[in-house]
Amino acid sequence: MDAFFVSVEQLRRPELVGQPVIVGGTGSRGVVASASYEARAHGIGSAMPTARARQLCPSAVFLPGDHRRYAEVSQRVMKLFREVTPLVEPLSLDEAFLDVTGSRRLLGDPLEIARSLRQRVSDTEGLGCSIGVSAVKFVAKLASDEAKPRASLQGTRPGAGVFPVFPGTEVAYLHPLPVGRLWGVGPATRERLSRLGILTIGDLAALDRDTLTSALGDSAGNHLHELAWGRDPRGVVPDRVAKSVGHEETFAADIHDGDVLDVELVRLVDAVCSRLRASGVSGRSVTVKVRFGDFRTITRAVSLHSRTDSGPVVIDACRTLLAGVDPTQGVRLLGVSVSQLAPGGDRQLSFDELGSPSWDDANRAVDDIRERFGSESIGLAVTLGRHGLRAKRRGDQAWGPDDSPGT
DNA sequence: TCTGGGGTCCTCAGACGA
DNA sequence: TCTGTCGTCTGAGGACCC
Repeated sequence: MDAFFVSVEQLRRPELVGQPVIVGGTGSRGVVASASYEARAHGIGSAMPTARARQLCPSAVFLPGDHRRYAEVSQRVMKLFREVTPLVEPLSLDEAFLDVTGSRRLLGDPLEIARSLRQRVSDTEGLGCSIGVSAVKFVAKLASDEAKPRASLQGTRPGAGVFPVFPGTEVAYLHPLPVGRLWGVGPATRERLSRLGILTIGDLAALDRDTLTSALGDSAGNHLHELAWGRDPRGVVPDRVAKSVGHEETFAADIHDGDVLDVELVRLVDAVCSRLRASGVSGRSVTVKVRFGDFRTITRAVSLHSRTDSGPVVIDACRTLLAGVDPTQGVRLLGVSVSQLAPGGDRQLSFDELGSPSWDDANRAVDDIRERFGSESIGLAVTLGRHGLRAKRRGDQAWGPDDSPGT
């Protein structure tokens, strides 16, 4: 989807069409999640600190974003995709891979399917999307970027909408591109490759495989070498199962007080466990992440004896992990995640849980009340006063904290 | 410029058991 | 009993993606 979050906002507020619009964290620690092409012409891009974006384009309209709304629209768009093929692999709210091999007899060749799907998304949702067509998964992804509109201060040039890379032409398409366009080559790998004189995908393809693996490790080296020759055996995988569930939050001001940090911890765990139960899974590994004021980041993890989706069990584990962390130097971010997930029904109860008043019953009651009356209707008493009763939900603070006090 | 949040995957080191 | 080796597991951290 093209500038997805911004486009959804522009549907609600048509007066914003043609304006530089930025969706993201509006506080001083926020970042840009999505920028209109008019804003991109000023050099603004996603993940850029909002403060920097304000400097580059003070006249832009800054919006806090509405993650729930974007998720709803995304679901409807994915439904349109599934009308074309059941083999849809969502990559994020606004991107997906579609395997249309089985749809060709009914709907035409992949190019025709792409064009009609693009029209369908536009007619039904009023949103623009760009589609890359290729027999190779990651080439289709690169080609979709090619199909997108281009921003400049002279105006936005519409994209082709659909960009095909026909079978047999993948290598010719790939080799002139900068190596950073390859999936898996970020700033760190690009820097390492540039020290070897590798600037384009073609340079990388020409490099001896052993040299590459000794520079990047066996896994990454072999993988990137294959990609550089247009070989990507990965298929489209619908219904991917999550491997971890977590929440993390950057605070508007660093926290120096252990008691205050503990309240935040309880709130995050409550949210994570609530999501685990909603998804019907439980996990065995608990990880706490702490980022200090100087941006130094540590993680501490522990494996439990049995899987759990229970807040008190996860809180205990987190408190043990945090016991060795000194918050007085200032904590900027706190995160909690649970991994080693499996469907929740068959977990074993620990001795601590056996015979005690059932936390399962209490959890279920809390979940039911939130389901019926909303996420702010009930919560843990310890979080009262700082955040009300609210259990953090996915997207509550998607792109950085507000600057309001007490958060 | 001063760096979010939700994830996945990989590497490396240390512990541990056979 | 001690030592070395190997495979596996776990934890920490880094890189990457949107």
